[in-house]
Amino acid sequence: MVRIHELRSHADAPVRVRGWVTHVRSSGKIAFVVARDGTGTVQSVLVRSAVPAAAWEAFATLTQETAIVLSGVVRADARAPGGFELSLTDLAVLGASPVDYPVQPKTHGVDFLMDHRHLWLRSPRQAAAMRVRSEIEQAVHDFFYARAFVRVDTPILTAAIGERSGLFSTEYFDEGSAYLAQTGQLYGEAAAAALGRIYTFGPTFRAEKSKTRRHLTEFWMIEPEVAFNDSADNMRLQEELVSYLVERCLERERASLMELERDVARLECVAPPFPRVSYTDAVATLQAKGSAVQWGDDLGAEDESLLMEGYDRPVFVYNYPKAAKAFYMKANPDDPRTVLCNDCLAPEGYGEIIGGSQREDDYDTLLARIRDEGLPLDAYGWYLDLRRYGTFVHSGFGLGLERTVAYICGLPHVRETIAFPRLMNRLRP
RNA sequence: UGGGGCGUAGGUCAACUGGCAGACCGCUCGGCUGUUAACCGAGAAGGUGCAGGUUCGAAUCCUGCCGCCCCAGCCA
Repeated sequence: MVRIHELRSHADAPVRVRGWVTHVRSSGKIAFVVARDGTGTVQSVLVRSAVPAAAWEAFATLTQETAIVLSGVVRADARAPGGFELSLTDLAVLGASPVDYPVQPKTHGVDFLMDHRHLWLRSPRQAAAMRVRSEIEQAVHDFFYARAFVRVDTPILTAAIGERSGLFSTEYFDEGSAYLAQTGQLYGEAAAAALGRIYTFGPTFRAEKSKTRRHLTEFWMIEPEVAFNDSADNMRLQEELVSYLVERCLERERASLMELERDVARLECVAPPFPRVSYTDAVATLQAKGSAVQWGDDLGAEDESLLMEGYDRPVFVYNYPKAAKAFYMKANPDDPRTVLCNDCLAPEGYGEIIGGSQREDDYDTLLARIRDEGLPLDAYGWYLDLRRYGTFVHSGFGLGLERTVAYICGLPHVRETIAFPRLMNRLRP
């Protein structure tokens, strides 16, 4: 038994392949079966006079997505897609597929496809996106492993803590409400004090009613936290990571990127250093370009796109106004109106793929910030402890996996970057 | 939540100014020894999101509801 991507090394040898039918064509006494096994697709040629009668009869029953086993000889043939095909000596049905398979190799609407997501995944483009996602995930682990980071898994069920945006809640025994985590960062900071350099890799949840191409209610985030890194170190780590992820996909998933019709030239130029633009300079640039943005406003999607004009690689926008950012970000000693943080904006309209910052490490300053924001002090006691016992400069960031996959794949919407996306109006399949 | 758009056959879309609701894909049968989302011939089946209203007559106009898409806000 051979998998399709290995066929090339079995030229002129007899093999057996299992997979699913994608197309069938017949010209009377010669017939073609195109099948997929997850590693690739292969065309098989069935000549009536050269196969058992049972195989020819089995061909007549084949429909899209029938599971089959093909027996034949691998032949190089210029007429075959991919240059290789299978001259069949036998064919058998493993699992029949009724003729009403819904996802045809034709144009369908988004809603129809999402209703059939469990079947849509079998389509070449969807499978290619899943392969790229998997490669990115593996590359994340390899990147951090090579740098002696420790992976830490932070809780998914939490008490109210972290950012203020929408939370999913559930009853939790006698403890009142529990919330699905929307970040592991605060726990990551505790772990960084224990282990030095850590990262988290897990699902996060936002109950916001966001209906855009960049939002899911359940998404995966990679959150490194590094002891003794300042904001500049933090950005260097980010550009190394993003560049590595792009490089790995170009190196090992180029075929999938081609399937997705990604313009790889837009990826090949991604390398450190990424341009760095301060928030204050960004506002000035935007105003010069005609934006109505005022110093102190957060940058909207339109502003981000305007700012990214002319850049071929991701860009850092750093040191945003304190009021626009979270309480835990460290005040900028050179400009107290701002905090030491950065967003990493991807080109081509993909927007923010990373948000990061240096964390406030001064106990009194952090306490004051928690009070200023009106946050419940008792919930943050343990977090403040990190500043009481051996406080340390540290920084980290959150990389949005789906946004990164969308950017690298060139997909129009993050819903195609995860097998079963969760959106406001999409809980099944 | 706000702004814009759209709901017609299993799918993708047509239908003029309100006047007999159609095409293609798919499906069934037949043909073809090199097809590439095959081609050729024949055939069957099937629809105006829901509820009202206007009208001799509504897919088309009006009101309400439901659903979806895009953009914005929030953020990864």
